[in-house]
Amino acid sequence: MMLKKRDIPQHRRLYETLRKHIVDGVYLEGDLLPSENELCRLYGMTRPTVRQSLGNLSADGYIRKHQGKGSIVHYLPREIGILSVSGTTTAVGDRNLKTRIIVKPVLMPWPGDFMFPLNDLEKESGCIYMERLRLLDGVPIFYDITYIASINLPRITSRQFEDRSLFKILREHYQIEIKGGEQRIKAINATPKINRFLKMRRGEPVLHLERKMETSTAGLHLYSSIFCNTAKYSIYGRF
Amino acid sequence: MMLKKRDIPQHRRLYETLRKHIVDGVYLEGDLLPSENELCRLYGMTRPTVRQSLGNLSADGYIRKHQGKGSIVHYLPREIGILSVSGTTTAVGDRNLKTRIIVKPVLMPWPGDFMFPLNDLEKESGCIYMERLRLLDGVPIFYDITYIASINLPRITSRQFEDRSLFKILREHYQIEIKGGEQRIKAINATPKINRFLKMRRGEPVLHLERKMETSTAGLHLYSSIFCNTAKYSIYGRF
DNA sequence: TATTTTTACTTGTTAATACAAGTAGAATCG
DNA sequence: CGATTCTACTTGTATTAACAAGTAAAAATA
Repeated sequence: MMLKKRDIPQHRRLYETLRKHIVDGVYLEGDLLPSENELCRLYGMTRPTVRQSLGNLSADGYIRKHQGKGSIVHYLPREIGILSVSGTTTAVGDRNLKTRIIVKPVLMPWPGDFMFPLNDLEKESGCIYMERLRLLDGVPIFYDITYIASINLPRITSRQFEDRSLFKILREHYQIEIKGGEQRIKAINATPKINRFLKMRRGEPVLHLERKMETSTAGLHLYSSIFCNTAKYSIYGRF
Repeated sequence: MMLKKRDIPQHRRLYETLRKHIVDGVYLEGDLLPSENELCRLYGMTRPTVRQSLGNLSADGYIRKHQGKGSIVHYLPREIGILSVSGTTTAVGDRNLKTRIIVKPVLMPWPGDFMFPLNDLEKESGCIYMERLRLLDGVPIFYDITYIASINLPRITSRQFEDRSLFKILREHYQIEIKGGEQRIKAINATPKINRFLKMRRGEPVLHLERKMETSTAGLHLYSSIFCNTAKYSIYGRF
């Protein structure tokens, strides 16, 4: 049997369709999704396929399933949801979020005492370094230092990062998707350098995140050290 | 066909078995798990059932699947993994973690300006309030204020909470499981009260988490406000 | 009328089957 | 010997089938 649209699996397409309907408000929070059998009829697939879509939606927090009742829409991270899954830009929307480049992407050796252990390939390749400042409604909120292993990323140091997400560039130009990762979170006192960028007073508390992100390209990781002014906004997450 | 062990699904039992083997070190990080067909033979189930177990392990970060290669063990949160999925006790192990009750569970009305919106049933029911202090290797790390709606939890205020996790009590005595939740994270300056409990100096930064947890019982939520001394340990999480 | 039972849904579990697609090493060919 | 092709694995996708278990409202009963 042939596939309908350039080899994107059916369960994936249904997932994207339903997810889009949820974030666009076609289905509101608390709404009951069409039943599995109804979705089968609507989209012309069998129940295991539909169930895979719904299972993924459930795992990603978009719906809650209840045996005997149905699948209920459970989408809430709309308030000030930042840093939940992949990039910061996607979560808060491009509306109020501006990015200012402090240090343009530059190829350099890895720092001596790096926050995560590196594999041999990463060590050899050298690292692409950049610093960015994210402003929410004109107020600096994130000061972001990013490290990427320089593996198969031609011309990346010459690309424009203004007004676009790093994740978008990786996806569109290099077909690289963020698949997950790990992070360490702690509260620290702002250093003078952080104070300058985040416009905070001396001694004010700052949230510090150290993240390692895995991509669809095996062995390629993104690392970032993020300093966050949480005086006005909180970091929001689901688990 | 009969079920083998008190109605726990096969895919769930295989999940628990493999998960235990991974955290116990039977399979080490980087190891290749037995192939799906091999697991079918070993545990006497069919491939869709085995695949459901592996899919859940993958979603929970214990393995990574690679088409054409196999399932590779990817368990790392062993360093100081706290607050990753459900409870704090499970993640770090009961070894070094001691719990001290500051305020024993007591029934009281909800605070006036609560950190999360409450539904009508929760408002009516009143709230069970408790304060705990968690010590890691004798050093106070978490100061934890917990709120639970008083819905179908007989005798909970008279239970012993020393040396056991709240989650364990809910699971064993009330068959309530934590299924997920949301949280807000920010960095604050320690208040005198927090300083006293966490033994910190004035002006030191503290991590503040506000969490809402969903349970297997519809409408029953756990809320907690956690203050964390991250000077020595970081909060670790996967996404 | 109030309670209980039935019924018609819903999702959950499991099986048996088939083929597609990616991987890695063995076998073959130049 | 080196590069290519083949082959035997692996996981990914999808169908069809059947029954279990939970839910809620309709129907029957007291």
